[in-house]
Amino acid sequence: MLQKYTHDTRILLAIDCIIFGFDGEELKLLLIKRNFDPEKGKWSLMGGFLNETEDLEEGAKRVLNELTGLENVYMEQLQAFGEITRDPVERTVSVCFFALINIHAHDSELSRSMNGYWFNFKDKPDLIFDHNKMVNMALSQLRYKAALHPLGFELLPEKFTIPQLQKLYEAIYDMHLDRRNFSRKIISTGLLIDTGEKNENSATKKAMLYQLDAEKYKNNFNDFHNFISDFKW
Amino acid sequence: MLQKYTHDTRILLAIDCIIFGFDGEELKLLLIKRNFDPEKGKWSLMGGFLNETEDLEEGAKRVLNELTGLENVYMEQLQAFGEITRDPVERTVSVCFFALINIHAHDSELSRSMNGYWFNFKDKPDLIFDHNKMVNMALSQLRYKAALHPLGFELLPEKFTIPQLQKLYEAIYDMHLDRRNFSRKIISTGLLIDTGEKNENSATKKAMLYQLDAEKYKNNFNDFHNFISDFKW
DNA sequence: GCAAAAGTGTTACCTCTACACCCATGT
DNA sequence: ACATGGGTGTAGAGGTAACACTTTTGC
Repeated sequence: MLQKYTHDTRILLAIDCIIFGFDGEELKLLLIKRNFDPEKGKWSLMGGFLNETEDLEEGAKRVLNELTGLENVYMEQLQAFGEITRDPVERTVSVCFFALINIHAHDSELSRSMNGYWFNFKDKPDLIFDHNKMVNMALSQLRYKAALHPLGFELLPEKFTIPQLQKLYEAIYDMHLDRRNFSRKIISTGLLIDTGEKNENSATKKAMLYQLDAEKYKNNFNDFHNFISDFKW
Repeated sequence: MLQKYTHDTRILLAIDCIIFGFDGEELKLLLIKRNFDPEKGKWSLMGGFLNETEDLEEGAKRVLNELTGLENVYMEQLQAFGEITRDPVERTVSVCFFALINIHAHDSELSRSMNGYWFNFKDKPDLIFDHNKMVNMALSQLRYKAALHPLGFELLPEKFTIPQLQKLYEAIYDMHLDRRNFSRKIISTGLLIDTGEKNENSATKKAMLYQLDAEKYKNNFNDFHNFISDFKW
């Protein structure tokens, strides 16, 4: 390797993860109680520092795994946050990722690590530093993307019913959707495969279980849809 | 300030700017010939390093200003790029911004600094490091946002005609748009104010000059539109 | 049998697209 | 007058929203 650059400001790079979950009813946010100063005891996003030997995505996955045991989770970079005084200890730039996970499918990993606590998104506490801002931006981004791309599936079990999917979208946008129109929109994407099975959990009529057409999902992920047409941004 | 964190990886933070311009006909990209090693003499994005005393947005504005003389330009963070080997000199994480500027309105600043060269986007040369990837992502992001929000105005003079705006959109998406439908879509946003003036440059019928309703633009920027409905993403 | 949840069909409305015509200007 | 570019109108297609009815299941 050549000689290093002469510029002398080298900065601590944090990684923070906004982890969204869904339990079938409510949109959730995974938070952790900070166990070191400053702000010890306050709620915080899952975070860590970037190492020399990993790139940003690897770092984000590592941080997530170390704190929750989770693996193979949908993650996407939000953006970098760099206010000078965002961390009182020292100048730190944080690169934020948001992750989508299906809570029930990952119960075991999560309970094993016991580091985090799932808040209903609506009841989330005040967070340290600029984490509130990060979370708000992540929600905007989630809403933005999920309205246009078939992102929501990441928060559901492998096999799911259309009413479950609708509940998820209603939780994300905090609004009511018409059952019949929603169903038609989703079916018309062609992304769902009828498994032939029925949901045994339902107390009344059992709903059909679908699963993603993985191939189509990958290839058509960037197609535009309009799942949520009258949402007020 | 408290004691610093014990984590010991502190990283050089680069800032790179993807600068889009429009000259009335073609979408342009402002590049610079790198005048230091490595890759001296090759084309590169406008870039620099983050200083201790500035946050990311300030840094991006400073870098842009130092290299081009430009001020008061629309800028938005794209994302951070952190591949370990992205810069052969040393580990560097780059936070990317993209900027939109109206070339003619900034002729004087730009010619004074003479650091950059405007390429037609389609003819852009191969760039150093991961800058090609950054540019491609920035174009995607520009297309994405400009299809849904009234972003394009940033690339035009203060007073502009609807045909000019259409040419801009055609350049961004590299496709032909229907004159009449485009005009109706734009007018229906209610963002344009008829100045009563006419474009004197036109060789034939002079087109009406509009300007942005600044108040509405600010307040309704996040409203959803659908300026480009049949673009293949 | 009844309540609750799930599946499906229909209609009115609205938006978008594709197209044709007219107007203003310079040569 | 004619070529070129700009402004506007309209009919048909397609998509969306609002609505009602039927089916399945547990009690």
